[in-house]
Amino acid sequence: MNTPITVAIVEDKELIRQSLAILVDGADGFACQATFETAEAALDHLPGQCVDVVLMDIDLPGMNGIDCVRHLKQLCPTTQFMMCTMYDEDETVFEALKAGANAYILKRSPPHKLLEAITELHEGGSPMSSTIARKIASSFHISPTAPNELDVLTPREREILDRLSKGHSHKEVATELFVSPTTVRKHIFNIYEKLQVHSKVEAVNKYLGRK
Amino acid sequence: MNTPITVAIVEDKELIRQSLAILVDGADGFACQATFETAEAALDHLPGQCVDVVLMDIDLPGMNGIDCVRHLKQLCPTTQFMMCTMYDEDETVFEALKAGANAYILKRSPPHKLLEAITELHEGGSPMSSTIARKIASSFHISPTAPNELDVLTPREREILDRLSKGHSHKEVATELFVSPTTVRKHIFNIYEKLQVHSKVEAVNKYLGRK
DNA sequence: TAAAAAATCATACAAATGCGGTATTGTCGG
DNA sequence: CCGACAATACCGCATTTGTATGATTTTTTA
Repeated sequence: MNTPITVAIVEDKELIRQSLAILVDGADGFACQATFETAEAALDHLPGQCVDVVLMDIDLPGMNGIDCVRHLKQLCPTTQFMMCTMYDEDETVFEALKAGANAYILKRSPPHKLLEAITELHEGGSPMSSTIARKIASSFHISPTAPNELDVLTPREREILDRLSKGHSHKEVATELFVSPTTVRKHIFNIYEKLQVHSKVEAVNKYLGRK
Repeated sequence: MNTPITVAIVEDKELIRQSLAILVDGADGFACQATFETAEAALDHLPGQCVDVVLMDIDLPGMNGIDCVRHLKQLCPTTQFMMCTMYDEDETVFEALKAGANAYILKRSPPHKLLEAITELHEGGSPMSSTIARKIASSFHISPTAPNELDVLTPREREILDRLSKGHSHKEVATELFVSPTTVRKHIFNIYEKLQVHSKVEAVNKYLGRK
């Protein structure tokens, strides 16, 4: 281990922050370079000393950890972010990934797992607990249900729905398809009935497979 | 270990198939219940004896492992599928997940990791090597262009846009946020100006990063 | 070929929406 | 302290949209 992996910790709870710092600093090949109690503090000081890996708590007072990552990722593009949280809630996982985090682990993970994860993350991997990976994997095969729903639509209805999904209005679609606006509206109404929705946005969401 | 985890293996290469079978069968708490050389053979025989976990090679002669999973998942919804492959190619990972697989590991993984992965998969996790997880994580923040556009929005505007994206109307959003409908409309108007759009669907498309 | 489904068009009404202007309040940085 | 900005709110108007009812013509399919 010539050059240790430099780590920063953002965590508001004193006890956890200290524990993590000691764990990281005590291990071979790791160096805890900074700790912060808040997202704001991290945003202030981290850009100057971009570390290799940041352990980021999500539930912080003031700005939350996800928004913090979103900003830091811009300022330190090479830094890797690992979200550390107590719970594996659906929404936050995706939000964190979108924000630029590359790892997502639970605080209850055993210490050696944590260090292993830091190493993997630093080497270009994306360690995450398998329960969290499951959430992500599941988000991919939501499609087997969706296509069935669209099967009930006629080709013409799909054609119209497709244009609606591009943000076109009744009139525009009518012009494009050389039919009367009332016809288009009738089709849209039928689409709504079949998909059990009551607005364009809902219909388009179903069409594009995002619910 | 009262009831062992039942496993089936689909793999065309004799040597690998045998090795896996011996590994699984020899381990405590696992039972290799069947092995198949081809996807077709698996499709013929597996539905009758739905096992807990199927190790599926991707590169099979005839039908490939991904299509095989797609079909089997319909017939055995409770069975978990683990893709085993030599390489971690981009496309196949996503295809496999979409097809219904829940784990994706490399054949070069050490035996004990494989058994561990089978257990995790059976317990509802989604084990995957961290390099593969990285590919998936990356697919979430592929939107480096979109966030810039959304940066011009205020938090409140994003909040409102988020609710619009769920198909809520002016009034509904107003109720949810405890403000007047006219306020919401004003916000929406401002959003449209900033994003240079003229309708909900267009705004939502930009927000969700698909245009 | 007869029945079912799809595509077309019309009329009508209420609600939602898009667009414009104006104004008050609070916060924050310079 | 001031200016910029965000959030709040109102009014008004023209248009779009969601819903309903009804009808005609083509196409598909049983």
